[in-house]
Amino acid sequence: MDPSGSDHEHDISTEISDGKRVVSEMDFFANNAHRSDFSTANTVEKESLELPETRLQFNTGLNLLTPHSGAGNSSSIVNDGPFKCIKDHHKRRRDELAVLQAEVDRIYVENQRLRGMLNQVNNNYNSLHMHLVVLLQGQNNNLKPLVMKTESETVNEASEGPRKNHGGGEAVERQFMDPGRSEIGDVDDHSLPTSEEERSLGCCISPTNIVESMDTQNKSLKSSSTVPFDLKQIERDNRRHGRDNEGSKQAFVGCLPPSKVPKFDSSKDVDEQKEETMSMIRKARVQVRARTEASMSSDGCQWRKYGQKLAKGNPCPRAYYRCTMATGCPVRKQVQRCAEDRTILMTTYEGHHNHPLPPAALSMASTTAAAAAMLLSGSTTSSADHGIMSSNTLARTLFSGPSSFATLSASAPFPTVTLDLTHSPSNRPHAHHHQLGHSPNFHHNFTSLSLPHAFGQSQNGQFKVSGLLGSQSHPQIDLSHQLAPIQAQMSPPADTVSAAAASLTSDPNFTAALLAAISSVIGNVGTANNNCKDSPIIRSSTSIDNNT
DNA sequence: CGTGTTTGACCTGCGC
DNA sequence: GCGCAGGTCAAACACG
Repeated sequence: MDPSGSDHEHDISTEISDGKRVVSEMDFFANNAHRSDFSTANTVEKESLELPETRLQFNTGLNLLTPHSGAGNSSSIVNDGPFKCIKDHHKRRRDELAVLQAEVDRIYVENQRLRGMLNQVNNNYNSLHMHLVVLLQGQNNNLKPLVMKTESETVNEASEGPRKNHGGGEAVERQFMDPGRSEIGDVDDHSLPTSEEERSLGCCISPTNIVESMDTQNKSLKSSSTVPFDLKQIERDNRRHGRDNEGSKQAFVGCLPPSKVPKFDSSKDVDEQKEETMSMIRKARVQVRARTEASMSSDGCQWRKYGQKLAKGNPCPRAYYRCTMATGCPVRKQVQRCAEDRTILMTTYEGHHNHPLPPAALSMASTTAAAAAMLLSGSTTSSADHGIMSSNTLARTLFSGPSSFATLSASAPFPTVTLDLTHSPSNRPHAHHHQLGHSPNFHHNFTSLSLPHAFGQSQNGQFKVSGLLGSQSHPQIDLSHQLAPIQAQMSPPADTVSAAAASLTSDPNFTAALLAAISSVIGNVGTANNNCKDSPIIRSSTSIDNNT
């Protein structure tokens, strides 16, 4: 054996090339040999690199080869795989984003296109509406002499309305001649009324119709033994009021004093409940508060003063008036100035007329029962849409006024609608009355409300809209917020109120109640807008308070 | 003279 | 039962 270890080692090292010496290379000088004879090592490595199996074992010690990877590209797979995955993922995301972006762009374009269409439709509608308003104004101007007609002539016209008027008279006839048709439940929910239909519909759901249709039930009830009120009292009062015909009796039933009005009782049958409701409805009142210098507002009816009293708590006397347009008409009204603000005239209407009315007074007359019916039932068969639609124009007119405040109250003793039409003196359009030939002393706000639309007066945009809605079972609901959009969109004034009204409240019955009541109270305004021949029936009162 | 208003008396309901 | 307040009546009055 070679005594020199180096030799031995060398020998061993020389055996590397044979495959058996590799181990000996790792001996003492192994590192040096690697460092000093890098070429040798490289050679060895080169040789080993030429062997795929050896290389695999050497390079990684990890089995990174996938079954799908060939030996030739195994290196690239091991080094670039994760990055490419991320890259692909990002690319996919980019593609998706691009698709989404394209979709958004497409939707945006579509939206713009639809918006344009909507604007066009709105513009068309507005132009058509303005055209209609212009036409109506033109007709109003042609018919202005009607303003100077007498009340009796007006009544005659109302009576002949179906032949002479454009629907308003028809509505009158319907209301008074065919109550059976006009039950609110008969109204077709799905038909959108045209202008004529709108009036008729308004008439159909009018309280007078409710009352008269239920008067039929009164007759049958009277013939039965279940009459829930004191017939003796009725007879006595009947004699007292000089009413002797059946119609008067019917009418008088509605004038039962509060104590005779039956209370609601769940144990009573439906007919009785209806009867009781009717009594309440007929007894319902409408109070109109208006800032006026006249002693009495002109409402289209003829009144005779039958008494005057000093009511407690108010230094201003209360005057009592009775409708004299027909014998035995049960309608009364009280006129009194507000104690707090004597410029405010409070007019309270009660009962319903038993005779045809001039259009100017038609809606006013029907207010009482309408309001009460809405208030008391809260579940009338008329839909909210009816109220809104039938009151559409009327509500527009009301809400376009400088200030309006409507309150429905079913508090005892009578359901009462209080319509506050007072507004600041600075907004009072005095000139309108002179222009129309009215008495200079007549400053009823009905006319100020009606004039801008009916006669094309410009509006200054200083509108305030507010409203309260409530009843016995429903606390007052402040509609100010809901009505605010109306105020904001008053130009043009016509199209916004109905839309806003449609979204007034989640309780459609009360929306309808409000609109019906308001429209009834100022129905002459709405009639003026809708029916040109009937429109200008606005005249000064025949009764001037000497105290003022 | 007819129509509408005034006004004191009367009736009625309600609260005490 | 009494008093009060709201509502109504009807005679007297005013007016055109």
